[in-house]
Amino acid sequence: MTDSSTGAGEPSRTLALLWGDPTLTAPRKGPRRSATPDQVVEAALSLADERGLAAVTVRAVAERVGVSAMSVYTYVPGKPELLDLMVDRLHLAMPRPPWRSRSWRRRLTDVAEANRALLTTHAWLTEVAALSRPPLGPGVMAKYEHELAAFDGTGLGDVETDAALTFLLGFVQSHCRSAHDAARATTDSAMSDADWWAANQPVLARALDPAAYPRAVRIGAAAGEAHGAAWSADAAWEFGLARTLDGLAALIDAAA
Amino acid sequence: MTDSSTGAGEPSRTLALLWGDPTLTAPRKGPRRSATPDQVVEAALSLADERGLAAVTVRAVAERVGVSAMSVYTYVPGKPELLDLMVDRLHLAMPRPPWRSRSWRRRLTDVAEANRALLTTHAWLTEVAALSRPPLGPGVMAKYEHELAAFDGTGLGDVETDAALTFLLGFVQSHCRSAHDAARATTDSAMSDADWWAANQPVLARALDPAAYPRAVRIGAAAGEAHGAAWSADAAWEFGLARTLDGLAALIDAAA
DNA sequence: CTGTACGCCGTACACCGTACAACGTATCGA
DNA sequence: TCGATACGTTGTACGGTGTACGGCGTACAG
Repeated sequence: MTDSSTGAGEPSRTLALLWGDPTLTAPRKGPRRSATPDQVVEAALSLADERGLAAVTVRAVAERVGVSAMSVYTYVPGKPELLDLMVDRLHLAMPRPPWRSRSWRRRLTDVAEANRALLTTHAWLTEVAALSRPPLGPGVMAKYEHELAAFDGTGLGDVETDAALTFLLGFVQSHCRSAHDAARATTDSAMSDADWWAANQPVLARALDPAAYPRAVRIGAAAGEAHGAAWSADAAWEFGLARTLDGLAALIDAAA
Repeated sequence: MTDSSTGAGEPSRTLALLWGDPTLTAPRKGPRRSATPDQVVEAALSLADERGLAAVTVRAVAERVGVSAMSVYTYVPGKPELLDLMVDRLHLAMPRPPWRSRSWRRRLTDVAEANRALLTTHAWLTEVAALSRPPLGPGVMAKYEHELAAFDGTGLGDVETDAALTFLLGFVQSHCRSAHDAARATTDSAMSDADWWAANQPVLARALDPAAYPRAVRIGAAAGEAHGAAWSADAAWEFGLARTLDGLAALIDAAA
């Protein structure tokens, strides 16, 4: 539990890092720096993508950059701040194609799918708290601006637009987190879905009593059969996105 | 990273614990047990509720139970399994009032609010992966069954019902996670929302450029002003739940 | 009564984030 | 030109985590 991520001395060195404060690149006194904050963030990102968030340790990042563990702290205030920088950098790299004159539903679908692609490529993102209080960096800002623009012409007010976007992104985040968890469960248990059910069949036979849980047993089986697995990411995505957009449609159509 | 949570020797001792396998209470050979698995789970739960998930360490749980750290492992296979037991126990304690003949919308609202209450009282639940691959214990099963019953009479098929429930719970989980994150951000930074903005005003003034991010700056300010904070949990809840139910209405009305 | 299976626990290991102090280096003020 | 000084780098160390291992004593089975 690392408390007080942003100290009190000088308020939020993280913000300075995020926005590339010029005082950071100004000539300093001591010996030449052997790396840059960017390299540290890049190393951490590649580690997270290749081996998961748990592999992002200060020591591992340091080794990848080619400095000692403690030197990392001269580039980045601490680990929580490093995570913030990673998140913002990823958001900065997202594509932001101009919104053509398509329907709002098409545009919001694009928003959702872009976010799904991000959270699929970098699944560890679902493990860091990035939704409610994201780092206010250039990447997050640019993404926010771009996604808000997708609501142009919907007739929604400012407050409603913000709430609608949060709602949409909440669905994407929630879905991708589930997908990530499911993938990890089968991955690092080295046990397939079917194997698990087979191995635990004796215990489960008594537990999953159709008399006690009629709907649960029947529906659980039906869902598993329909998707070929206990949980299908694609099916859940199709369903959830359609529902989410339908829900917003009720609001947007009323506004128009 | 604790791998292989459920070993290969005897498949899933966790399931036996979840379902109170009688072989567990049968008289054993050695000395009297000085505690029970239930007491361990209870201690862990109280710890999590009082001081957060990070305070749930094996050593802390052991101390609360009154045994040594390593003795905990004679009651519970390991920490991931302990978390599973905690989750199931909480779900078992949820109220399951019979569904009267109210509208489906009213029933689903009850489902959502019951889950919100759970995730608010035990906010740490949003930090454990409990949605996609929950522990198949009696609590989770009973909750699943009860919530599925809320869909009786909607005309939805089995697969659709399961997807709809997952969708609804996904919203609740996502919302409560954001609320939890937001609360933590202001809590353990010992810095109020306003203080933070004031302290970082100089940097933010240049960063939040209305020319670069016209919508973001305007809408961010509007949302903050409307709710008296950067993010209002209650407002987001009202909005999101209405949207979620509207989205399901499009499906359910079509089925009827 | 004895063998043995089992509960309990102290110690130890590998790993984490990071505080601290020593040391070398490059710039600035004189 | 020459300290003084500020800064980068690093090794060591501390307190924390989950848990493997082995010694010890207990209580039941024969």
